[in-house]
Amino acid sequence: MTDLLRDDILGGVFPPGERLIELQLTERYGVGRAAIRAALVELDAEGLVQREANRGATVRRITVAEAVEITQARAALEGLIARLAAERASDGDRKALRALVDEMAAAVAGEDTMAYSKLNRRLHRSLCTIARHRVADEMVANLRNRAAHHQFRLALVPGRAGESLGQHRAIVEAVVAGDGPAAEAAMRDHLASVIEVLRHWEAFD
Amino acid sequence: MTDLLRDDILGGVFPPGERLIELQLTERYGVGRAAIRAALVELDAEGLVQREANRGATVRRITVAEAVEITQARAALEGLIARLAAERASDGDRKALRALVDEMAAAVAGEDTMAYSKLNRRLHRSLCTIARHRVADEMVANLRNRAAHHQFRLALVPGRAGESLGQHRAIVEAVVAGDGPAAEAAMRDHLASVIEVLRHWEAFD
DNA sequence: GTGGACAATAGTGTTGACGATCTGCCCCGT
DNA sequence: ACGGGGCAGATCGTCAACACTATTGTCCAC
Repeated sequence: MTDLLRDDILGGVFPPGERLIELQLTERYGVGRAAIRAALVELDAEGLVQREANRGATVRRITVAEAVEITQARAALEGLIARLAAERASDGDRKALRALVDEMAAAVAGEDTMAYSKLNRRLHRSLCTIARHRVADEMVANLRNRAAHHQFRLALVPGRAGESLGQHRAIVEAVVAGDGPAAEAAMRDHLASVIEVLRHWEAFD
Repeated sequence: MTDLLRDDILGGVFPPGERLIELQLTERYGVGRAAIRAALVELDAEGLVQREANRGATVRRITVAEAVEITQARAALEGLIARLAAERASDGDRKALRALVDEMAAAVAGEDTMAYSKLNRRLHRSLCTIARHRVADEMVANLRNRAAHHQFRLALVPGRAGESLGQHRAIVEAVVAGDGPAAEAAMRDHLASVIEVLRHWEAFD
């Protein structure tokens, strides 16, 4: 149940700020109110929804300032992940990572931002898997979810994919080379540039 | 409700592995099962309890390997926090931090491990407050809770407090000097040494 | 003595109803 | 016209009862 609701929130079915009324959700998903409540409590703990006593739950609105914080935390954790990935990647992993970057380059060349965005996510997730660090992996996945909307906007910035591609290539090269510290630095650089763009928006909304 | 149960788990009322039976908890806290269930769902999301379908909840057991992972994640996030704290500390903050280190030194001199452990926690929490980074703050607090038992064991290692004191002093000095990178490095060193001790245990249990 | 079916038990999962609380609106007095 | 009190609707929080599942212990055949 929780997964369904989470996917619908992330998929934009329930936009930020939308009220999540238990009774309505019971109809939509065909389950009892107890199940809905449990899901809401869980998603509240995840930071995806906000619950106020006797006032119900809403889809959490993430301000740009908060997205910056989230990305900073991601930089710290994904830096660790990149370092570990560099230390622990198998030959198969290396090959797969290189193939992914090539695909990304193709997406940039074809100006297919949608495909690039998907590959982007896949690369970050691959690194999480390779690093075999459950705790950081879970936390990063959560952080990514929380900032999902802003991340989406980011992909639409013209020229962004090209810039991002170079950074991703740097990360993968360091991981493939087995250079932990370099991988960590590259990952931090990458997310610092994401923060740069976010900060640029902060002035507007 | 959730807070009560969490405190009892952290306080050792319910040791790791203990079954948390809903009906018993309703008696203990004098609330309905619904409230207990909500609390269990929340603590499950926090990683403090484990729930299996139709089999109930237990206090989560944290292996030493997991404690290492948790501490690694803390190193990454508290590194960020230390850096921000160095950049954002006010004069009052600096004074308070120095006073805290002095108190810690006194506790070490007086071989009062209990007091030292408390001051230790207070120092880390102070840095979290000074850094004004909600996202990282929350995550670190959660990570600390999850590894609380191991953290407690750590304090009892003979000579540990002395070693730890020097590291804490280095952190505070960097923060007071406003040197972000140095603060981050010092914090990472500190937690790396914690990991060292944990790894040493890993062989035994 | 051992393995398998079966009943008893403990505990969770679900449902429906009821009371508490908040929100928006209308009415009324000024 | 305007502001405060109170009413009604909507929604959450809680509770008790029932249904379901997993586990444990027992009995019997072999």
